Amino acid sequence: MGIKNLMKLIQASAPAAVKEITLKELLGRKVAIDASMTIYSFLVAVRSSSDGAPSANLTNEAGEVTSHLQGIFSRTIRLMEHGVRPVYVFDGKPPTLKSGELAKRKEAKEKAKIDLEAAQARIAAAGEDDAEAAKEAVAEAEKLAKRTVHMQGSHQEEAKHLLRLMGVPVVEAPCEAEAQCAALAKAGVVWAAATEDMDTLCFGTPRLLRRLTFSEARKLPVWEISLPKLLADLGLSMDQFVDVCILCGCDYLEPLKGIGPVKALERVRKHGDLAAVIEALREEGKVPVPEGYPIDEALRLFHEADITDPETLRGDIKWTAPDEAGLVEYLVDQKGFNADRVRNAIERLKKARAKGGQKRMDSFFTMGAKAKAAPAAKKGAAKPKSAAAKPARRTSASVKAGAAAAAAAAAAAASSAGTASPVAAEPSGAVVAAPSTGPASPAATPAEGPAGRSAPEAAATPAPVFFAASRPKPAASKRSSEDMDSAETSKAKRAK
DNA sequence: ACTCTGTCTCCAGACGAT
DNA sequence: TGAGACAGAGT
DNA sequence: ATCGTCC
Repeated sequence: MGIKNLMKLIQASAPAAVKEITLKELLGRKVAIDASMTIYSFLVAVRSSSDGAPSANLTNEAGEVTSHLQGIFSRTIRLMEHGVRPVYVFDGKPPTLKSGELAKRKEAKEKAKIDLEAAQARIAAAGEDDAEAAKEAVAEAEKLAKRTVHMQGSHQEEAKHLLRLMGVPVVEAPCEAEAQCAALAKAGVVWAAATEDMDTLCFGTPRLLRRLTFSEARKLPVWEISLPKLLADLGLSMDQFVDVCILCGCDYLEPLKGIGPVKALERVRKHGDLAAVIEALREEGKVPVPEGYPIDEALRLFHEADITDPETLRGDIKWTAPDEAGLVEYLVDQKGFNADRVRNAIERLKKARAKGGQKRMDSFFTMGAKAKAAPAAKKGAAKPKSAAAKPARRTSASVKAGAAAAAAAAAAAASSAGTASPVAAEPSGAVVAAPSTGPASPAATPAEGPAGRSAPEAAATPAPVFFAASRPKPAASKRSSEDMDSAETSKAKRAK
């Protein structure tokens, strides 16, 4: 998922765009989190094993899975104890261009399921006499079981319910959660998007946080990736950056053989935009480009992603007091959680809420400064930026010399939105001018027109051809060629 | 020499007691 | 799924 | 720091 090798490219060509940050820098900050991905990772990771058997998810007495609830509950509290204010963003319907990718995952998952059954059969067959074989089979079943994890609508609904009881805001995106997260960050409704999915940069989040999971200090540090800085260091406009990402390979479009991150960057710099790159490749004939390769569609998905206007959500994004009785009823009575632990956690949550609610120190400063010296300075800073940004946008057509201007614009954006300064009049100060992305605000779609986008599965158009839904397997390899091609992604949609 | 591809392997949470 | 390490092929 | 437990 995401953009192939994008992190590698960044580390090689724009390392300064990535910064390690400390938890202090997150105090009081609102961050948008992709809920599906989070839930999925808990379903995979939170398991317990009972002697000999492959591990399984945590469940209550009725056999309902609770791993995701356990995970969300404790992580959210922990985040808030560090003063972070999380907003969980849930997926809506995946775009049809993605159906190829989704079909692929589904297929891989089904294969894993078959292998899993085989492994389970072997466990049974090995029985007591052959402890070695049994152990091996269990280990294999273990791996396969994780690949067959699939998230269900019910998991999402349960997570939403839990979060609402906790007083933590939930956003339901019309389509891709990543796009919504980015839109929220771009609009200044939240300070950053926290996700492992690099796609979010393509959707225009000015800040991306990676590895925001901390189990205290023992884990890896949090990374902050700054989009303006990234654009400046790569010398690309926002549109060109998206072009590069599409060439590298994204969820919407199969990458071209022979084009990796290096060549993608090189080509876009040389030709100016994606269409020109494709045209050149076709002329050269070296790299085969499929007929009807749907770059326009892919571009549209990034530039005009289906999202709910962040401004309409701003007012609803609030952290309220937890519903204590509701939490106990839900977690303890319904899901079988330990009552003491839950009560204890609720206490932590209440304290944590106060912490995140405090205003950041530096926002006092900024606001104070604004109040006094502001009007003039503010205008001064803001004006030139947008002026500089203008010419750089609308790249699509030609623009070659545009690159330089774009870089300048990006640099300007970087210095104002930048990671350098603690910045961010977070509370309501919007801030962060979205880097010179395409046309103004992406089409705000009426959140969920009950009538509007109804046609539920009807839209399940046949997958475009660009993902060989079933890629013929070279019968070659030996041993476990079967499970080589893994399954499932962190973002299993409900699918079916 | 550089870039890309394919293969392989390990990994994926958080807490609390010790 | 991913991400890192490595070998190997194509340029 | 490691390891068993959470449900």
